[in-house]
Amino acid sequence: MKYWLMKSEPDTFSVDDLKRKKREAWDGVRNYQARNFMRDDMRVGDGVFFYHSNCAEPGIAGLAEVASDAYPDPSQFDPKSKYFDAGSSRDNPRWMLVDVKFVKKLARVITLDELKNHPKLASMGLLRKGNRLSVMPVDAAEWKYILGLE
DNA sequence: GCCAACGTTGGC
DNA sequence: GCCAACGTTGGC
Repeated sequence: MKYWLMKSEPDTFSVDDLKRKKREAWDGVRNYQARNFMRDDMRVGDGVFFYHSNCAEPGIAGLAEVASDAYPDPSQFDPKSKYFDAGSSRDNPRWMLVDVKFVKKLARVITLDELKNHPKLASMGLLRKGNRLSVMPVDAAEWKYILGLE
């Protein structure tokens, strides 16, 4: 059992959207490192922090769970999608994704600002300077500690 | 909207 | 394989 943090811009897809839809294919990831985490290291049942990025109150807004094995991201084959990738083929797809299912919305957003104030979380990937990965692993100790903040 | 900190692309 | 130019992410 591993733990993850996955970023989404709430204007595009928020924790409330996931709550309403129950389950969502995490499409549009176009970063190789993030793809590799989904393709190689995620397992059904892994825990996910749903993180709101690029918004007024960036932070962890909810909990989710990996709900499928990795499979090709359909949007890469769709010429009308902004995620279309002409360099990818169905025979040899470049981009993979997993489904994510809703677990709960946190009672409050645990903000980035707050996370920065906890010395125990100083080595978290999320807080490392310049980090832009939209999918990243979370240590079990960090997971537990952050759950305790809610 | 600005811009630092990346990652990717493509000429050579 | 180097690296300059370009594009993107995401906090502020």
